[in-house]
Amino acid sequence: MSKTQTPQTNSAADATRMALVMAALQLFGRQGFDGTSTREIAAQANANIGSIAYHFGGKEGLRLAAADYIVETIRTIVAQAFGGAAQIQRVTSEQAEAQIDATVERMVGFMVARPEAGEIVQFVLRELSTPTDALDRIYTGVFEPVHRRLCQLWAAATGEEAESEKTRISVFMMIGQVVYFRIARAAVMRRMDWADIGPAEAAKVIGVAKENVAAIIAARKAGKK
Amino acid sequence: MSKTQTPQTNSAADATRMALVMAALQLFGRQGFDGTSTREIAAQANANIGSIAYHFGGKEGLRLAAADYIVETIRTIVAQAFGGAAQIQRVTSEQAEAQIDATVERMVGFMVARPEAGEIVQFVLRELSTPTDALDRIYTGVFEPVHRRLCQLWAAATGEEAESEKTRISVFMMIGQVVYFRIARAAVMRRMDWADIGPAEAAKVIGVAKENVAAIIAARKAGKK
DNA sequence: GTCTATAAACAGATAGAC
DNA sequence: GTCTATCTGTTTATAGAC
Repeated sequence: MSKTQTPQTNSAADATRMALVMAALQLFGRQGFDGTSTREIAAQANANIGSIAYHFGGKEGLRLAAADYIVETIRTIVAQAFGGAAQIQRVTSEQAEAQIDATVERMVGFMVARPEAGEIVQFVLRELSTPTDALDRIYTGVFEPVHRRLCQLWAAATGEEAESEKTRISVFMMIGQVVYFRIARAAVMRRMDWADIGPAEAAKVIGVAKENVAAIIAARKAGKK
Repeated sequence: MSKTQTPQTNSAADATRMALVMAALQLFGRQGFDGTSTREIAAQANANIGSIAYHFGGKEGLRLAAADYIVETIRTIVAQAFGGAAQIQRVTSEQAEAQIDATVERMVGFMVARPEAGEIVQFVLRELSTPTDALDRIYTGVFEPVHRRLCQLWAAATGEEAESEKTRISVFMMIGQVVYFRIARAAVMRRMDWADIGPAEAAKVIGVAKENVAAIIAARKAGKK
């Protein structure tokens, strides 16, 4: 680690930087980029308005820094989820399905358990609806590698081709059925009569999701014969 | 039809109202509520800034009017989709599954074919992420009735209870796996190498979605025995 | 009903003291 | 590096002419 990145060097300046990034992530996620003023961010970070321009060049720079933070955070989680295994490894269909199940569980778990998850998901959702350079970093750093990895697992589980159109679509659907519970949170809670989507509710979601995945994989395997 | 609602009475004033609502829907959807100025809306509607305050009381009133327009639009589509049938009717498991398939097809088709669909979905997504009074109208007018209707069909197809927790979750997942393609549009297009999500791409999505639904329903029916 | 002019508040960026 | 004061532009809302 040379001077290109300085993770913990200057505690004073870096503390300010970090506080600003965290505040920005939270507020951008909650109120949107346009709905958040730099004054608001500075206030929440216990910094002053000028520090944003100093550290990040401006409001736009803060958005990119928030995106980088998200990539870093998810990467850490994903790395331990996949056990730091290399891209390809020989697994049986059952092992692959178990790993997919574990991933589904982890995805729901992350969205529920992690305190920052709400803001991160909202931030990404907003970027998806109006892509900026920040989405580019998140796509390249998170979306692409995770989706690709799941496609490999899916292929191992079903016997289909990993990079085929059908597999890629299937994996998107598997992700979609789960993250929808966070996206449409407000509607889900109301229709389900849930006061919150906490661990108890997450467990129910995971249960149904696993059942669905198992049914789909079984059908695909049967179709392959 | 009494004077409570005046759909086509005053062509001059109503044309302005309608133009403002359409412009607001489009711009709120694309750029968000905070990201859109009333000047921008007025300009696109070929009206002047003052007319917003006059007709809707202010920017917030326009948001509610846009929500009402969405409810009206979707209601029309849904009505013809379900054939104006009453709440409950005796259908076989196969008929129910066929109706679910048709609904999935219609949902994807709507999101792709309708020119306003993009803005409507985006508008609703933004409301979901930061609920206001507008979401309340959309939930009550669209979300709730449609989800409830699908639950009935799901119950008829699988033999499960219509208002059980599992059924409600399953229906949300069915919706989620499909609408995710619109929500994560930017990421999907990039990963799928699609220049657009048009009719051709929609057909592929529909194909996989139907397969998934069929597999899940079959597994549920088998589990019931 | 429509449109213009203006008010009052607030935005992001910056220059300069410390 | 931090913080304050200020500049410039833009926001919504409104009052009043037509």
